Amino acid sequence: MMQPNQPTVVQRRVVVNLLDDGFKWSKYGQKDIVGAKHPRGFYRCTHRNSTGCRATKQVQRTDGNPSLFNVVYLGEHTCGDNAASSEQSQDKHSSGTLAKTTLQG
DNA sequence: AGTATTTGACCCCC
DNA sequence: GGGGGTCAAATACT
Repeated sequence: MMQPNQPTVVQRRVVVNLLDDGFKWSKYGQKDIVGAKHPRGFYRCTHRNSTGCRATKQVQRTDGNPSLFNVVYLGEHTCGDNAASSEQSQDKHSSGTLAKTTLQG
């Protein structure tokens, strides 16, 4: 499965960008939010049980722009030197609640 | 075989 | 009671 020619791969590529924007996230749940047009995905740090990173991330599609992903960071990252050490420098300021919009068109 | 991912159910808070 | 959030088990892919 998964042919290297499917458009799904392209979309997945973008999703991975949101999931791997600085840390490693694993999807641990998905719920349909009342009032929202699309379900919300819940992600948690892959090293939550290794580095004690209690940081969680919420990814929800905006109502007006189905191509716009609203990424919200909750909690504090304690694995700032053990998990993904690539682009985290630009997003390590996740202390508390953060709202960020990414993926356009 | 291992890990990551998916769906459902349960729990908590307002 | 409703909504939101988290955990657990099962499944799929590498």
